[in-house]
Amino acid sequence: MKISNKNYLDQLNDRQSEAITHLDGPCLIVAGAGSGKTRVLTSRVVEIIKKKKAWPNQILCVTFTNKAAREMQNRIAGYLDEKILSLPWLGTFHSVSAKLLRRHAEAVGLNSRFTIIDQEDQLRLIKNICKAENIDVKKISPQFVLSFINQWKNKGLLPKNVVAKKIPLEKAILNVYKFYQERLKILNSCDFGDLILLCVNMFENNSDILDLYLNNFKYILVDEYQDSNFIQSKWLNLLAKKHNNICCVGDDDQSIYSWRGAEIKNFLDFSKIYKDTKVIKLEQNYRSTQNILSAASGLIANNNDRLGKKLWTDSKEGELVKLSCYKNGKEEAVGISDTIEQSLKKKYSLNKISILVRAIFQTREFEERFLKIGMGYRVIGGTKFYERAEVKDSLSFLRIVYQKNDDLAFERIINVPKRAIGDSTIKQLHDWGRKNKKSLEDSALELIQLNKIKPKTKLGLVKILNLFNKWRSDLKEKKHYELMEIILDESGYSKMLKEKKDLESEGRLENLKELIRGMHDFDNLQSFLEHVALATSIDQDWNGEKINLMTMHAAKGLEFDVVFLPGWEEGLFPHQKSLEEKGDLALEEERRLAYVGLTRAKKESFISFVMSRMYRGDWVESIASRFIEELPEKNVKRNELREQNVEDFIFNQDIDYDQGVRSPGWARLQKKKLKRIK
DNA sequence: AATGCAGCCATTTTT
DNA sequence: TGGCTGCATT
Repeated sequence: MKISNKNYLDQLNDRQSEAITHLDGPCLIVAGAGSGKTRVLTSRVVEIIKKKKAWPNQILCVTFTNKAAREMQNRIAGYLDEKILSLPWLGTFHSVSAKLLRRHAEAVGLNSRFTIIDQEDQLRLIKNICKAENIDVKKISPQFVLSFINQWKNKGLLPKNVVAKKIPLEKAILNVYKFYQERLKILNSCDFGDLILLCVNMFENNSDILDLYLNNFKYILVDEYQDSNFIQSKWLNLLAKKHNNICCVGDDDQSIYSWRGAEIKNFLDFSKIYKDTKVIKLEQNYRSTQNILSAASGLIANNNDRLGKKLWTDSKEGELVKLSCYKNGKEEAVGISDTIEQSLKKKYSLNKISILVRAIFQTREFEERFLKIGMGYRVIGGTKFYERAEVKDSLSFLRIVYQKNDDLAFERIINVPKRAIGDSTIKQLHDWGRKNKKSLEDSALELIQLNKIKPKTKLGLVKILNLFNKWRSDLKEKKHYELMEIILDESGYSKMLKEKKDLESEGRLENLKELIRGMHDFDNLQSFLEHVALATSIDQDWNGEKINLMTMHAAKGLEFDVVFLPGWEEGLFPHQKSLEEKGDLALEEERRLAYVGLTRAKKESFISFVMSRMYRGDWVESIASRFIEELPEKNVKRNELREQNVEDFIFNQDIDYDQGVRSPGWARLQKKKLKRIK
């Protein structure tokens, strides 16, 4: 959608116009699903620039996802009709923070070439620490430690700020956290949480740096504010202090990331923190039909904890929301694919049809079905391109070449392909590095010098270390994508894959070609590595007629003509595990997720559930999700209840939700689990 | 050090 | 169900 230069302010409704008129001072925009939120946000930016209230580089514009950032960038450029124009400070919290940190890395004890590590690397680092500290990973799982560390970081707590409870467990975890942070510094690396946290610390401890940006950022705009966590809001508050021109957009009903530390409180308390906040509610929905909107509104009305909006629409009633019950997951996939084949295909482009699931593993059944009948599909999310083993391996070579303290990269590829460097040697390096506060590469060099490595291993090690140095000098003369080819060749990595000669290895080689192709889009190694670290997924190809498969989380911000919502069963949706962890709070979040899913649909939506589902190799009997009963009856059409008595079986069971009893099958699964633990 | 097998565990969502 | 870890063998 491109709106021409002249009338970008036209066609705005009164509320939207108000949001664009009121540029100065704090402003909170409560924007319901499909109410033109992005439109308003981007128009605001254009207004600021057109009215010469600030230069493009004086506007800070933060989003939650890369996708959203890109979208905004494109729209703004479109409105201004200047393709060259870009906002240097438009990006995700993480990318903007990374940019700030690289400029002032020394202020936080890093070198500006620092590596940004992902969750996998985080976990490896924690595992290494546990090993070194003789922590029994069966008692304290690294996963568990990681979740603590990330939560602490979301709350802005470095080890010294954590007040450990008396529970020994928490003390032990805190201890790991301390080592973890220490080690990160030595590795010249930081994790996602650090990007924000270190930025805040930098501002707090260096008023000169803060002043620089306080003066520069005249206007601040924030998208999806309901998803921000404590430290992110602190980050914003610091930067907004001087000009006080901060505008946050969000929707409390679409807050679905509390498990990642998002605090809806930030959004609800905005007016308390900023005096004289202008609050604007966008309640007209431009996306969905009357029926879909009413169904979604009826559902979300079951939540207590909300600001309360009344979404309305001018559009037609449209089709009823269709509800189906299937025998099992396979039947569900067949039923849905049949529906698409028999009727929807004629009316809609496959690109505009989407299947939204609660958990990513649910896509499998659909993939199998679509492969069988030869229907095109794409999975959005799931294992991402940059997370594939071969891609991560290749990137690790680049990382260690670029930043020699990157132990995690070092460890990943030091023995790939095999170079006679086994576990015991790596342990030797670790121990040395830990004792002397050195990186693995430096440790290796020192140990070789001291002749403490076995001859055969030494041979392999020296060879690869020399290669590292050779590649480092190559980097000075050659393009980064040329270097990648050289590395894959000289390291023997390509050869290793070629010799395997199976279908999988062929695919891997293809992926590496794709990787090199992708590298051409970047000016240098630094910007490529930054992209890889923060973007994680390569741009989806939206070419070709394909059905979209993704989780409801991944669908936030998207819209489709037709949306299928399978798997509405107790235990799966709402998900048992989330309810176990947080009870009613989680239930409300699950309900918001349902709301997000349903409001993605413009024209038609199909909800379904099954009577039994294959889960972890077991058949579990299920009952319909409580959310189904919460849908207003007048907006729903029940069809295809394929077996007799299904209705009685599914709907009329007396369930005491408070007791935690859900689907009988899921309860049994739970029992089985408990038995095994005993 | 490399390979192969058996048993174990988990699966919600992601910048 | 399948991916991963740890252990035993070569």
